Amino acid sequence: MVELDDRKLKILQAIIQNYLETGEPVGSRTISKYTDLNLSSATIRNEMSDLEDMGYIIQPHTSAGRIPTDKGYRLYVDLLLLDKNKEVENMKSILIEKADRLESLLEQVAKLLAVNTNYATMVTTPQYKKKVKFIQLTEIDDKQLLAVIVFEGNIVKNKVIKVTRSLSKETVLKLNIVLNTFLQGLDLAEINLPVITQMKEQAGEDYVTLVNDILDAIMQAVSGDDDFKVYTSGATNILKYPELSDVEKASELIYTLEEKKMLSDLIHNKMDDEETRGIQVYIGDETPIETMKDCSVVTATYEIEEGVYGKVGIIGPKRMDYERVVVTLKNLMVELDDIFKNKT
Amino acid sequence: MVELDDRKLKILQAIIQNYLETGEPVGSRTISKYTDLNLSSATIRNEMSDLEDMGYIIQPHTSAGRIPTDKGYRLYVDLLLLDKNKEVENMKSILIEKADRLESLLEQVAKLLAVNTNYATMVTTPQYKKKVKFIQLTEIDDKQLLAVIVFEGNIVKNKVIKVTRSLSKETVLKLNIVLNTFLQGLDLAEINLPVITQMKEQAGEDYVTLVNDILDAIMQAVSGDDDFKVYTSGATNILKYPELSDVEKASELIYTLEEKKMLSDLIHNKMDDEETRGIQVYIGDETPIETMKDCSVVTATYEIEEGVYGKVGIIGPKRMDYERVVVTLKNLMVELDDIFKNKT
DNA sequence: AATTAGCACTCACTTAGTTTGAGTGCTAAC
DNA sequence: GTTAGCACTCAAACTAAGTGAGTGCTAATT
Repeated sequence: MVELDDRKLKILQAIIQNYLETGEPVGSRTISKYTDLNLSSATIRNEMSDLEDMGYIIQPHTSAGRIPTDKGYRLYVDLLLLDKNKEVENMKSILIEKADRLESLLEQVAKLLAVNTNYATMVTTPQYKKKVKFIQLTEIDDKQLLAVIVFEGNIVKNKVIKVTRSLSKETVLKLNIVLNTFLQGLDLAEINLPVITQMKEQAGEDYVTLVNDILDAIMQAVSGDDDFKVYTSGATNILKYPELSDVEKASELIYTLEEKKMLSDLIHNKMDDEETRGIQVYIGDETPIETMKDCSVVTATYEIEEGVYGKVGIIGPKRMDYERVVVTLKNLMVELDDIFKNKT
Repeated sequence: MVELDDRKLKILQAIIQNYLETGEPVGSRTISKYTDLNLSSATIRNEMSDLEDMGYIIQPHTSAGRIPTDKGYRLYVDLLLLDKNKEVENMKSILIEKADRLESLLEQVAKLLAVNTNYATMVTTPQYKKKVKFIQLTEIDDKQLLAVIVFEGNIVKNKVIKVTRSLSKETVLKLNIVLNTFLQGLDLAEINLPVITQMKEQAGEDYVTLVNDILDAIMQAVSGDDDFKVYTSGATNILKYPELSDVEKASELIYTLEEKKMLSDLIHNKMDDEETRGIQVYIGDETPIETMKDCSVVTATYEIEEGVYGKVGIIGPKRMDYERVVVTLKNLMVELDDIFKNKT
C-alpha cells in the first residue's frame, strides 16, 4: 500500500495549513472550498477518514473537525524543508549595533527573535573550548589577588583570590611564570594530578595553598555550570495561543523557561551529535523536556569559530508556522556567521 | 471626627487578614464569628458601612462582602510595621555556599525568595562606585590586547581591544604605567578632557588611537546600562493568584518582569532618595510601574559596602502577606549584610 | 443610645435543560 | 470513483430556575 497518494497529501497539507492559522479543528467543508481540488465535502470526508486511520490527523471528539497529530506535523515539516526564501530579515543591522559584547548580543538575538516570531525563544551561550591561553595574576591589595584567565577564543574569566599574607612583587611574577609554563595550552582534561604536583613543587612549598586556590578558580571558571547561560525571551507569547494558555500549562511552560537549567537539557543532551548541527525540529513528545510535550521546538546551531557552538531555539505551539520559523532561523544563522567572521 | 476608633480598627484588620488568606470578599457574619469582639453581624454591618464610607473597604458589587481598598491596605501596612520577629529563615546557609560570585549570589537570592514567599521577586545588581582602582593591559596576541579594569569594590571588567599593529613588551608596560598614573582613583566624572589630553601627550602620538580605545572600553564598562542587571524569579507565582491570573493581566505582568528594563524604573526613580533606603511598600497605584497597578511591591535595599547599594523587590497581589514579606526581607537584609561583611 | 433580631432584597454562581450548528458516517444515486 | 442527502453526534452558547451569601433597613431589646 502506497502510504500517501498525491491527493491525500494535498488534503493533509490543506488541513494543517488551515489549522496553523486558526487553531480550530478543520472540517471537510472548509477543505472542499479552500483547495483547488474541486472535490465535494463528502469525498474529502472519505479521504479524511483514511488519513485518520493512517494516524496523520485525529478528531478531538466525535463530530468535530480534524487536527493534525504529531505524525502529521512531522510529515508536513519533512516535506516543507525546501525553503522558499522569504524576505530577508533586517535583524542584522540592529544586531551589529548592539554587538559590543557577545552576551548582550545573544540576549538581543533572543529578544528580536521573540518579537519577530511571536513565539518564545532561547539562546545559549557558546560552549567554548576550554583551553587555557594564558593566566595573569595581579595584586589588588595586600589581601587579594586577581586572577585573569584567558581561554582559547578570547573568553576571559576573572576571579578574586584571597591570600592570608601579602606577597612580594617577585613572588607574583614567579607564580605567573610557573602557572603559564605549566598550564598554557592545556584544557581541563589535561590538567591532571602529575601536572599539578609538578607545578606545586616548582612554586615552592609556601605557595601550595595559593596554587590550589588558583586551580580552583580555573576549575570554577571552566566548569560549565557557572558559565553556561541560557537567555530566554518572549515567554508571554505562549499566552497568545489558546491551546497553551490555560493557567496549568502556561504556568509549567513559563516556569521551564524561567528555570533555565532545564532548557540546557534540550541542548546538552545532543550537543555533540553531528545530526543536530543543522536545524532541528522537535514535535510534541519528541522534545526531551517533559513539560513541553504540547509544544514544538525548533533549534539551530550557530558557530562562533571552529569548535565553538551555541544553540538558538524557538518554542511555540505544535501549530507553529514551521516554514517561517525555519526560514527565519536559517537567515539568522547566516547573519550571525557574518557578524562573527567580521569580528574575529 | 476621630477617624477610626479602636473597634473599627479591629474590624478592618480582621477583614484584611481574612481577605489575605482567602482572596474572597469577606462578609459581616464571618467577622462576627471570627473575632473576639462578640458583636452580631448586624453591628458589624453597620461598622462596615462606616468603613466603606471612609474609603477603607469596598464592595465589588452589591450584596457581596467587602474587600480592602488601597487606602485600607496602606493603613494596615503602616500599622503593622512593629514586627513580631518570625522564625529566622535558613536561607543564609544556602546562600553562603553559592556565594562565589556576586552575580550568581544575587540570582540565588531572587530564586530563594521566590520559592519561600510564593511571589515574584527581583534583585538588582548594586550600583557600585565607579572609581578606577587599577588598569592592566596585557597582550593576548599580535592583534589583540586585553584590558582588565578593576574598580573600587573589586568589580572587574574585561575588554578585548583590537590593535592594528603589534606592540612591543616595553610599549605595553609604558602604557600600563601611563594609564594607571592618570586614571587611578578617578571616577567617571573626573575623567575629563584635560586629563585625557594630558594622558595622550604622555603616551605619545603613536598611541592616541589606542588610548582612545581604552577609554572607550572604560566608558563602556562603566556606563550603567551595560552592567546594571535585574534578576527576576518566580514570575509564574503570579498565576497562583486568581485576581492576577487572567490571561490579560498575567501576560502584562510577566512581560514586565521579563523585560527587565522597566523594572529598573522602580528602583532608579528613587534610588537616591534617602527615604527609600529601608523597606518600602508600594500598594496598587503607588508603584511607578503602570502595569503593576493591580499588585503590591515591597522593596528593600542592601548594602555591600559604603555607597554600594542594590535593591530586592517582591511583587505580589495586593492581598500579599505584608507582615511575612516585610519580616522576610528584613531578615534577608541582615543576612546579606553578614555575608558581605565577612567577605570584604 | 447602642446593639441585635428579623426580614425583604440583591446578585453572582450553580445546575439543568434547550437550542444551535458545524461536523461526521453511511447509503443510495449519478 | 464521486456526490447528494440525511440521520446522528456533540461542544458551545443560551436560558431559566434555584441557591445562598451578603446587604440595608426597621423595630424590638438592653
